[in-house]
Amino acid sequence: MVAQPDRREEANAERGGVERIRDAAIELFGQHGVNGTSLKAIAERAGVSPALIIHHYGSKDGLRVACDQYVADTLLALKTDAVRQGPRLDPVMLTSQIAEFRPLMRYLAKTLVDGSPHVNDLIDKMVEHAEQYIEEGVAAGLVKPSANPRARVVVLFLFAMGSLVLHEHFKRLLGVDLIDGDEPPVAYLQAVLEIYCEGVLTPGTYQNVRSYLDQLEEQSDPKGGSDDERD
Amino acid sequence: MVAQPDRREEANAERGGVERIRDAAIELFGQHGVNGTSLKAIAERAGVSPALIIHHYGSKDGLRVACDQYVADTLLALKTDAVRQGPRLDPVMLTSQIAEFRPLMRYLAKTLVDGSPHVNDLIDKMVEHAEQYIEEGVAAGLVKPSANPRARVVVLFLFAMGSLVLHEHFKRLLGVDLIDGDEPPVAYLQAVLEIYCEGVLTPGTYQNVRSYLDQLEEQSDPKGGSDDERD
DNA sequence: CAGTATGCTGACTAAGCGTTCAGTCAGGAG
DNA sequence: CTCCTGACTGAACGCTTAGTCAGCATACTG
Repeated sequence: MVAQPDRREEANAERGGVERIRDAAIELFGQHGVNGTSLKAIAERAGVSPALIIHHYGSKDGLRVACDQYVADTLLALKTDAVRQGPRLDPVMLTSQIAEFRPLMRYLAKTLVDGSPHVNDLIDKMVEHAEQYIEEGVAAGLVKPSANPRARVVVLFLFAMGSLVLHEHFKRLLGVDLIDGDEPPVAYLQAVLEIYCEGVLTPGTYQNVRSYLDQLEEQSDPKGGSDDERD
Repeated sequence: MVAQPDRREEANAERGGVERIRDAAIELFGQHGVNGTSLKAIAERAGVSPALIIHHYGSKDGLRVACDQYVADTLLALKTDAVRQGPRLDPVMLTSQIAEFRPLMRYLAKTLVDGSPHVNDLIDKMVEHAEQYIEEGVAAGLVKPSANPRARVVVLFLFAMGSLVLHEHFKRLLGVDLIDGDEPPVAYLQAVLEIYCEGVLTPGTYQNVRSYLDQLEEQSDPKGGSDDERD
């Protein structure tokens, strides 16, 4: 019913109602999306009244912005720490291993799709980190150089984020859980490693598709109805 | 204001109100998500009354299911056709090139995240197709063999789908538009091609990460796939 | 022509939403 | 003690939502 007056026993875990509300929101937003979560549900999970949420955050959108900001700040700090630890195959996977940050990853995965300015900033900064990080890898001889480093970093990074966003499908199709799994998603990691190390296409195919792409680049003409006439 | 009695003049473009409603729904669902779209908005776009939607589809969820079904059927038929046309780097990109199917791709990208049974079936079938398709590629010497073909196909396919889902970020970070672009997303395709042909990591790194992965696999059950068995 | 089904609508309802507000309560300051 | 402040609540508000219903208009059928 009402918030228990004796909240000191849980005070060590989460202090004020403000943060408890934010944590509840992150969890529910990450599960059902912002639009699919009502203030009432958040209030119930946080053990407060809906009015208190407005009291603290002004509006539902204010709460969402606060969540964005918090998630962005926290993950960015975590990422900065992770960089110091040394080379890693896929930083995203690393962070998802840490149970404490799973709600944040779920929130990020949901928010990535409907776009928030703060999360976009977070993504931009993460890509920037990755760019620098990969560059160091190239210099150290761990990573092959690329004809277009920026594009490759963006693709690699968004591949990883896309995997996170589609983690439910990985669970269904491959039986690995990229966010909630208690053990590392071995099958996923092995496949990614194989792709990133050995490649997928044979040299012959490379020439084939490469020439097609060069042809595309040449006719960078937006006009021309080449809808289905060219295969 | 009211629906014009003379609807024969538009009948060739879109016939009945039933399909006009479905098309409007697919477009709006794809833009703002199912939860973020009201029946009123769909009705307005279709030029009908909200009551008619209920009349035809029973409920909002009924409409959503009908949209799922339609998108799944249409894209599956398209994909089956595409397979006949011959080898392709990334079938998803092909379909997104065709302007007529862009709303369907947008719908798919949105629905992929919040999960619908019909769309899941669609994905499963697409993966099945891809598995077979890649296998033929291996037999023809176009694609390198894999230690775990199933896992590699799932990863490759979901990488492509993830790119579609995160197309807004590709637009922001790389300036290429995977869904709405009038010209092929050259930078994206080149980067993907480079990754899939040449790989990313150097052989030395491969040994390094590989041993780490083997170590991971030892910790869990070395029985075939990586099932979730213990927390 | 009457009868009847069907596409379709405006007016309506109940429920749920985010938000407002008056006011309670605990605790610190004077 | 009184006064004030800030966390907090229950009840209400205005609005939007999905969904209902009686009935109109048109089109086919006999």
